[in-house]
Amino acid sequence: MSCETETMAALRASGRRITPQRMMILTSLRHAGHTTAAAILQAVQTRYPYVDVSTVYRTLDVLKSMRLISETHLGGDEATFEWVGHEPHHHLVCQGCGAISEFDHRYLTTLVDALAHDVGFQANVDHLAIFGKCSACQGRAPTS
Amino acid sequence: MSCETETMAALRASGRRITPQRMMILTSLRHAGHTTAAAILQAVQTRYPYVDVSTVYRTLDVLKSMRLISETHLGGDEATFEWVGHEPHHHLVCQGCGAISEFDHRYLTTLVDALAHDVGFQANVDHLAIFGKCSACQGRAPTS
DNA sequence: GTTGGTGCAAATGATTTGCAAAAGG
DNA sequence: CCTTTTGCAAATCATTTGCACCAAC
Repeated sequence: MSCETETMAALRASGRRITPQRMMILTSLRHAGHTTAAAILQAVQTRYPYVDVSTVYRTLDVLKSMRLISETHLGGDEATFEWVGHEPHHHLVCQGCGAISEFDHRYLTTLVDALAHDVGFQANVDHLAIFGKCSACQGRAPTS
Repeated sequence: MSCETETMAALRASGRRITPQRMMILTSLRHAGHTTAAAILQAVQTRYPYVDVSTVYRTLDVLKSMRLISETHLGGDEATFEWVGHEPHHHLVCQGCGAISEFDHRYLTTLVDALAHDVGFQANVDHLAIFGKCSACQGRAPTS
């Protein structure tokens, strides 16, 4: 609940308005680990059937521009969104079974530092997706 | 020219056929660093106006399944394709100016090894895209 | 000749947008 | 009230697919 309050304050501070739709989308985002626009729509429609996809996308845009959520394309056609927690973490996408696991940000510090030092690039790895094979799928045939 | 010959042999070996369209798409891919389906279409249509987008996509699928090219989604809506060279390399996408630069694979070995060792995940980083800000854009305002 | 490949046109599916009505502050 | 937000419907835009014809081998 406290985070919802914070978000409301942030919304109002940037001249935006607090609407029930936004609250529901917000709650849906906080509740799910990573979601898609369609899933959010469905979740919200459970209690308020009139919300439209466009509202979901527009709200996601707002939250994105406020850096409260992150958007990632995990290979498929639909984007996945996730509430930005305090500890950034990243995704491992298995190309064999489609499973999505997470790994800690500390795995990337070496890379990020090296890029900053050598190339002067400030990597924004809020959410990195790395594709490959999980331990269970490594024996199997590739993309056959 | 030698690579084209190799590719032709590989095509034939997998029971596929060599067509002028495929040759032109192939040449276009070898010529450009990283391209999009639309760019390939346009390039090929310069000399053979009848090719269709669907042919381009179908050929890209074939080449992808033969692991001769890689497909990456660099944030935008259209995918970028690239001929798979001997030395894998990766992309830095600047969220400020949209510039795309490359960085060497060796920056990732630490990460890949750590993931394999700790999580048992076999990372397939043929082509990784990392977003952030290039040195020129770091002073500027974020996503305003 | 077979079989795989092509062009065309139409379908798909996620995301976006124009607009008038409704609601927030 | 004034401005932002919403729902609806229609528009985009990349990518995919069905199908009849054509071309490799």
